[in-house]
Amino acid sequence: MNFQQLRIVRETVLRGFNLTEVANALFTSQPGVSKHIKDLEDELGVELFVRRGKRLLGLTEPGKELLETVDRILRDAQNLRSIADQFASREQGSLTVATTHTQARYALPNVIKDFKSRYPQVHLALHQSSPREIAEMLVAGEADIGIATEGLTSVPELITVPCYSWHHAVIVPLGHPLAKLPELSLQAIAEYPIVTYHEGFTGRAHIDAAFADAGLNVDVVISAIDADVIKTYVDVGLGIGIVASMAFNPAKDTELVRLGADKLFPANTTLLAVRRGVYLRDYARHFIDAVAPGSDETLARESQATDA
Amino acid sequence: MNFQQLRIVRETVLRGFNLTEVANALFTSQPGVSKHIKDLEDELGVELFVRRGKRLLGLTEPGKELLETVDRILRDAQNLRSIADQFASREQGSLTVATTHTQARYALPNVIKDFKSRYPQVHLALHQSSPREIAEMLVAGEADIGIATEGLTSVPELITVPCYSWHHAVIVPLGHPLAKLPELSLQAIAEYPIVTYHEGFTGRAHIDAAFADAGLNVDVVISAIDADVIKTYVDVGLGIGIVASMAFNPAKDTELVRLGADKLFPANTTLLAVRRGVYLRDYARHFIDAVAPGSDETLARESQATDA
DNA sequence: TATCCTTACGGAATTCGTAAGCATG
DNA sequence: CATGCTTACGAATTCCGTAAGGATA
Repeated sequence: MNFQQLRIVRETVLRGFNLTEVANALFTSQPGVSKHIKDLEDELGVELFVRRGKRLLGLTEPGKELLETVDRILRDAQNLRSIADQFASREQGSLTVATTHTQARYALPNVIKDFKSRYPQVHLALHQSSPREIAEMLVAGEADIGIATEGLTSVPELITVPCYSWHHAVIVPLGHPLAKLPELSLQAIAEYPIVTYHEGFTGRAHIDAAFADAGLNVDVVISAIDADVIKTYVDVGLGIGIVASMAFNPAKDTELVRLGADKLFPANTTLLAVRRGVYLRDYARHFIDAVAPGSDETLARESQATDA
Repeated sequence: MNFQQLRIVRETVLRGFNLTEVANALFTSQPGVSKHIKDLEDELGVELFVRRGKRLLGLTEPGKELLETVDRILRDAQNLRSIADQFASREQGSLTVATTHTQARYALPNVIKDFKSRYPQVHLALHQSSPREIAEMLVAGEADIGIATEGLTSVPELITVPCYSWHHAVIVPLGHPLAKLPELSLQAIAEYPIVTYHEGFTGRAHIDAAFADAGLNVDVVISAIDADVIKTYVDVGLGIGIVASMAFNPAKDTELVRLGADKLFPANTTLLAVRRGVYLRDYARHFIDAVAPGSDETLARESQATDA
């Protein structure tokens, strides 16, 4: 048994059981891949893959069982390298953060600025993606840290910690009738066409839930991924906007008015996630601590459980 | 990085940093061991071992950090083999149970008899040891299952589940004055010299605690490892015995009388332990279920945490 | 001086890549 | 007949063991 064999097994599953692709992905020859699989199967005494003739179709039962452990071994091997790097050069390396528009644009700039000056040697990469893609990147090991409000808690491979809570706000053009009301209500909002986030983004589920609970039907005329798009369409008069309140900048959004809606929609909690069982370097922990203070012990405790 | 290098690192720590011994233990040459360590250190870019001149003295800080992960990788590699064996031949293999005299003699015979007839192909080995040795065997991977009343909960590498509860009983020779009392008391017992278990065995701590709580000093004239020795000395009149109540067999111990002492000494709970993170084969799970019914979900849940 | 580690080197074993052959859709 | 896997074989690499040399208690 050797690491190359295990890498090949993992890659074979990842690439849909096409050994030619596996060989390319691992920069080796296809016959070599074939032989490694055969050797490992011989050594373990069980077939890992279901075959029809010469084609591989999927994992056998033992293959499925074994895969989890294979994954963990390879992840741990990577952890060894990370730990060593950590000691070899504590302040050098790279950190990939995957996050959504909202966080990247409104919550993270300060953190990132501080981090850059504290760790000038660390190559920090910020990937803007959808919550689903963020989760996928974390699981695949393509990102170290994920930050989003949605879609992270349902993935068992991830550990999440809360960063901060925030509310939605309603934004309307200057002089809009809603701005003149003594107190905003869901009923009043529901009278107007609404411009807000797409499903699965930035607390949209909470918005829908609030209206549904109140028995109101709303007309969402535009569902966007980010607040900049929303603000643009509110500005041109397509409807009123519901955005994360930190997306409104009084100094810049001079054509719009923000109306607080803390009591109308439930609070949202932005989460930070890392993959279970991956080693976090010092600077990654510091980044996390800057975004989600006091989460260290949670991560230390839970990351023990390295299984998916 | 390869498995042999990791094995060598682990063995080096285990053998007290003597590479010659390591080479012997792994059936290879000492220069090969030396080179493997050097190669791994070069690849990782950190020194794993503290050296004075050419001698190895211990682990460096990075070495300590890395060791945990190295251990887990090697344990997982072993798990791969176990899982494969499991599928290759579900009802064949071996199972090593480490336990104390009391359990081996009085609690386990029926379980073992059933197991043997259910899994004739499994080579079952029973190791009688002290609680401390049982824990060591489990941690070192020399035993699959440990069963004892003491000394298992304090080892973080082990997961324990309760098997059953029992009480101590007092045993006296036929016609002994204690047997004539309407009700037994600690005060009455303390009048006589006592023959019981050694410290760290079979609930001795509970016995001491009961007397201490009652403010009584007792004269333990013999402290033995097992009840057979205790019964022998009670029989020859050296004192009265305090043993696990299941160690008294009315049919065979005809020269002795058992006096219930359920209310005098706190109950004892015999525990079953396995090492965290090791894969348990079907028949091992069945054995555990026979000894500690309903413990399956505890094991399944906790064995996720593979770290020490 | 005995123990223990490192370096050096030749041979064995493993791994790898190319080429050719066969099965599948 | 194009894609995909296996077998075969020579080359390259890695791994291992012996021998020799240097350091430490």
